[in-house]
Amino acid sequence: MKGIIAHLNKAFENRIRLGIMSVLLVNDEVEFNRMKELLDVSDGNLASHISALEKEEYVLVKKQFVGKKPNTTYKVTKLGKKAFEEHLNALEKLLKG
Amino acid sequence: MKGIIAHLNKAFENRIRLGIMSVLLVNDEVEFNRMKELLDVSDGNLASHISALEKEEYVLVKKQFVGKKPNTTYKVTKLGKKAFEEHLNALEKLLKG
DNA sequence: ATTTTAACTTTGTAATACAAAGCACTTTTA
DNA sequence: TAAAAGTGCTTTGTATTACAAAGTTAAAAT
Repeated sequence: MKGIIAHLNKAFENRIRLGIMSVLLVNDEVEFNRMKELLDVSDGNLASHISALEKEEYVLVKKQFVGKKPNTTYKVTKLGKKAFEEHLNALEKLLKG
Repeated sequence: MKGIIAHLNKAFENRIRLGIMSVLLVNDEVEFNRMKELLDVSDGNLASHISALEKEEYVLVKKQFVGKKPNTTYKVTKLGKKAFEEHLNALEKLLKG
């Protein structure tokens, strides 16, 4: 017997990861520091949640130099977008009874 | 600096607790076994999540006998309803950018 | 020369989630 | 009438997580 919460994706259960995905769905590319500010989390904490999403291949991490400064940006992958949308569908279905 | 996820309620982060609240928002009163079935969780696990919500005073537990059988039902409290609605508002705000 | 910025990684701790087993009691079934 | 099953937990144990804090590497700015 399949429960009504079965389609919620564990990767998006945590609110920081939920926040990351939400930001990445409406912003094509977001920098580390911008994301940190938006979510108001520590750098270590952000890095670890990003890396969890990266491991699932939901987020793509791009490292480059802008001028001489290191610069890290994040993008959602196609897979991540799909997974997140499915999660939101499941959420919606759950919430509207 | 307040983050965009700051208004999400920690009590509702877990999907089982999210499920419980969703069920209780549309069903005035729900029995233990019905809830267990709906969510497809073990009895111990359900009990522990219920007790977490009870501790926050978001859920009210009523124990009685129906005939000779023990019967436990759950109801959302006023406080729980308010808190959950605020959580959903925060979620919505987060998700629509 | 020292501090700051960037972007982590490591370490340690506390909280959580959950399965599994145990429990007290009653009712149903063989 | 003895055994099995149901109700609704509590306890125990383990594994996973979240997070803060501190450490790290390397360049940039003062």
